[in-house]
This record gives sequence, structure tokens and C-alpha cells, in this order.
Amino acid sequence: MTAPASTIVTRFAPSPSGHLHVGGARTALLCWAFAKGRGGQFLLRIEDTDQKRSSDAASVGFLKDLKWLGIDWDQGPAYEGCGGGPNGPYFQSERLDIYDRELQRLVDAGKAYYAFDTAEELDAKRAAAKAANVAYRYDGSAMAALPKETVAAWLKEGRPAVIRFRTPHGPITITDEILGEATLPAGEVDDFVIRKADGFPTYHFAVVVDDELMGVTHVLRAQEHFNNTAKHMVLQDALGYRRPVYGHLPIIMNPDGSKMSKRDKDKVLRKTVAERGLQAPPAGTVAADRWAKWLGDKNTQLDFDEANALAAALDVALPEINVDDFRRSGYLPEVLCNFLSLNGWSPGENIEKFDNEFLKQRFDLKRVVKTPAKFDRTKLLSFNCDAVTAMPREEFVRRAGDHGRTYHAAFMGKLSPEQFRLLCDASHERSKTLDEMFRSNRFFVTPDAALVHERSKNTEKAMLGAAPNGLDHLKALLPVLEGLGAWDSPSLEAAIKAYADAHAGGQLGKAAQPLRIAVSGGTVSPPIFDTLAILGKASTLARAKACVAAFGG
RNA sequence: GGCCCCAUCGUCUAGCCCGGUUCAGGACACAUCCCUCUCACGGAUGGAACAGGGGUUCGAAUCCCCUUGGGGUCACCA
Repeated sequence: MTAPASTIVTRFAPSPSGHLHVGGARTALLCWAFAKGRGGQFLLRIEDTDQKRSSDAASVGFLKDLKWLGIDWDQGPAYEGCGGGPNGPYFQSERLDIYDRELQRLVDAGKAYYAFDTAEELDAKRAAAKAANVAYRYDGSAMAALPKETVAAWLKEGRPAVIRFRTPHGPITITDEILGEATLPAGEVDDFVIRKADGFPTYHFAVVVDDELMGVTHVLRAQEHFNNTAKHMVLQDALGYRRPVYGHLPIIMNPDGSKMSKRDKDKVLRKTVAERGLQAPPAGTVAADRWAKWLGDKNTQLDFDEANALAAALDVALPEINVDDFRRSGYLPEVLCNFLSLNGWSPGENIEKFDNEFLKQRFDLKRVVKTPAKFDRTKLLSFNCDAVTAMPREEFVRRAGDHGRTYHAAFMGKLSPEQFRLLCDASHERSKTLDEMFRSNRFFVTPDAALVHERSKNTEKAMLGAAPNGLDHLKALLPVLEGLGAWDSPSLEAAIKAYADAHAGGQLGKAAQPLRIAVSGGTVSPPIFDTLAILGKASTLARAKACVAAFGG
């Protein structure tokens, strides 16, 4: 398991708050592809040094999402056959003794010092800098000059203290495989905190220590970390560590250029709630006190489950941000990976449909672009549609079934296996996602008596109007269907086509559309013969009669 | 605002490193038409970009500079 010294080791190091979003997934995927395509190892480390924001549930969520995407890790938290390894623990919160040891080395060498500034003091200085329109930099001259005895005494009396790194004065040049070289002028990096008052290391410190100890050779991460690299480099120098190769990937953004965030979900929900004038939360979605807080404060965000429940109740689609959102919406993991890798990279040669194996073989840093990418869900949907429709029949039945059992249990429970197969066959070629057939075919599982025949512009146009209109045809079709012996798609097709030929001038639509409205309540369904076959004779006739009544026949 | 980075169709991108083979290629989206029992799928066709300005050069999307625009970052968050 231990990697030879020459082996490439990459890592994905998420902080377990919230869910794995597409940006993080892209980083993980590319790290994985880079290492695995070169016979190296891909390592997963959980950066839970922020006690307030980290949770075990979130950690497990990340592992689950990574697994679903097909990204396996050689070292890291143990989960479903992945993980383990000689360099653990892989949760930073379990490595405090290691950080303390390294921290002490820096303090002993005079490369780091205790600082006792209060949050209020620092906030005031930051505010002043902002008011003066200059960049804030910590001035360490007072704390760094504190006599040893004073420090010891203050520590002893329990004053809150952080440890800051004594950043050497001078310009720092970052070398990046994607962006090239960049030099930060002297003074740009101040004496930053490396251990917080709660005893936990800061991100910068933990990252540097762990990357060294875990033998990470290549650090691939998002461009928002680019400036941090300077801090990591000075730390590596001070600790006598090796320097990994860096590559900063372009950030993935919203189509409107804003940073992708879960706030976008709240935006959609707020808009819908306002449009419909909703006063109270739909039952079982959001607790009353949360609802009031959310409505009252635009900065309050619903959590994952609340947002999904509310969206389901309102029947609105939320913009997908997290990997789990895409899964719920019926996207295929292999398609998501494919599309994600195309944000910021391309294999060239006009190739854009490929699997993770191909990505592993072909991914390299030279072809990573430097510009931020706007995430185009429409194109993703098109890719997904191609992959779903290209699936073999059996595979579609299996995967749609899995999806249905996970996200549409009630729907699945109301169809027999045979009905579900027929529905799959009828829906497969028009499915852009695995979720679509469940959302657009609810009428199949609505009890006959509960089906509403809505009087809308479209339905009235199809049913009413000059004779013979849709209602007339529907009435005439009733005895035809009633007299039908075999109730399957071919028999229905033969009978209904014969009717259309004889009574509607061969225009199948004149017969099909009234039937569609009769059984679905609306104007959209799978092909009508399949639809009637799945529904069965009794339901079809009951619904047709109810429809005749609803349209005044 | 300081600092850092970037700049090809609406979007993702190819081409740029090593200037001519490109009046810039692909995909998604869009438009028109066809197919059609609805919705989709599919087929055909079309419009669509080298941010602007200076250089260098016989020649620039490709090299240099400036302007403009965009992004990142400036926490006891990662």
C-alpha cells in the first residue's frame, strides 16, 4: 500500500460541511485521473479542523457521492472497500498531536510566535484598513517582540492565544504547472495564524504538514487557492519539507458569472413562494419557526432537506449544485464526470464524449485552460439525454428502477413489474434523465376517481369546438374500446387507427388526443397505445367516461 | 481599493507554446424547414467569436505593450 518514493500521489481534501458540489467533484475527478493514469495513488483526506462547521454526516455524504461518481481512493477514510492506508488517520481532527509537534518545532526555532490580540482589536484594525481603502495586513511587531517570560506568564494565566507564523520578508514566487509563474511582492503575505485559540491548526498549517507526511507529490486544486500557495511555500521552507507540484484549476461558475452556491436554490424557492402568495409552509416541509426566519431574512438559507421537501411540495425544479442534486434529478454519474472534466479541460481532436477510463489515459495539466468556466446545465442535459437513450433496454429498466425505488417509492409501489417494464419501454427514447418518466407520468399512479380533467385552453381546444370534435370522437371510441378483446399496444393501435381511418379522415390525432386527455388529464403522455396498454382496460374506460362527463357530454 | 491571474461564437472549447496550411473547427443552445398521435427524439439548413488600441513582422487569433473587461484573494473558513 505504501507508495514508492517515485510514485505520484494526489489528494482531494474536502472540508466536511454541506455537500460535495460540482466544483469539488471536478477537482476530485481530475486529481483521481491524474494519479491513476500515471500508476500513482489518489488519497482522500477530511479537513475537519473547523469544529463548528464540520459534521460526521457531511463526511459520509462526501464519501457516498465520490463512490457514486466512480471515484475510488487508495488511501483515506475506510468506506465500502476504499480507503485505509499507512498514513492515517485521514481525518485532521485526529492528527492534533502531529500538528502540535510540528508547531512546537517552529516556535522553538523562533519561526512562529504566540499572539494575544483579541478578536475585537483585529476587527477594528481590519475595519480601519477597509475605511482607508488599503489592504489589511497583520502587524506582528508588538506580539513578535513579547519577552519570553511575558508569553509564558500570559499563557499560564490562560489568556486566549493563537500561534502566528513569522513570515520571512521578501517576494515569493509561485510556480504552477497550469498558470506558470507568479511573484507576490514582499509584504503581501503577513504573519498568518497557524494555530487557532481552540488548539486546532488552521487550514494552511494542516495542509502543509499532511501533504508532506502523506507523501503528496501533486496538488491539484481550484484557483481560489492560488494565493494561498505562497503561504504554503514559506511554511514548507520553514519546516524543511519537500515542495509538491502545484496546478490550479479554473473555477466553475454559474451561467450569469456569479459563483455557484446553494443560495441559488433559495432564490428559486423565494421567487415561487412570492409568486404564489404562500403564507404558511406546505405540511411536512419546513418547520414554522424556520419558515418565519427564512422569509424574514434573505441571508438565511434552508438546509438540504428543507429545500428539497419544499421544492417537491411546490413542484418546482431546483437548480442542481451538489452531486446529490444531480443524482436526484436523474443524471448518470458517468455523464456528470464526462461533462465536469470538460469544464476547464478538453482532450482536443474534437472529442468530447468519453468515460473515466479515457480521462485517466488522456488527462494532463498542459491542456487545462486558465479561464473560469460557466457551468452549462443545458449541455449537460443534452449529454445525459444521449447517454440515457443510447442505453440498452435492460439497462434502462434496471437503472430507472433503482432510481425510482430511491426517489419515487410511492410511484413504484403502485405499478406491477410488468407495468413498469411497459412504462420503461414507452418512456426510454424520450427520457433525458432517469427521473423524467416519474415526474411526467404521475397520472399512471393517480387513482381513477382522483384524476382531474382540467379545462384549459389546450384541452378545450382539443375536446370542444366544431363537430365532430374531440368529445364526439371520444364518445364514439368508447364502444370500440369496450368491445376490444386483447388489450395490448398492437391491438389498440389497430383498433384506434381503424377508427381514425373510418371517422376522422385518417387523422390519428383526432382520436389520439381526446384519448390522451381522457386518461392523463392533460395533453402530454407517452405514445397513446402504450399508455392505454399500461393503464389497462378498466382504468381507461373509467377515465374516458369521467372525461366525457367533465367536458359536458 | 492593494496584490495575483486571465481574455476565441450566447455557453463549453479546438487552434496560440514552435506566426503563414484558418475570411478560425467541434459541441450545446438558438432560428427555419422536414418527420410526427401529444411531449420528446431524429433529419436538413442557417446565423454566430479572435475585447479595443498600439507595436514587431513580408505576414498575427498566434509574439510584445497599453487600455478595457472578467475572475481570484486580502479570517482564529477551508
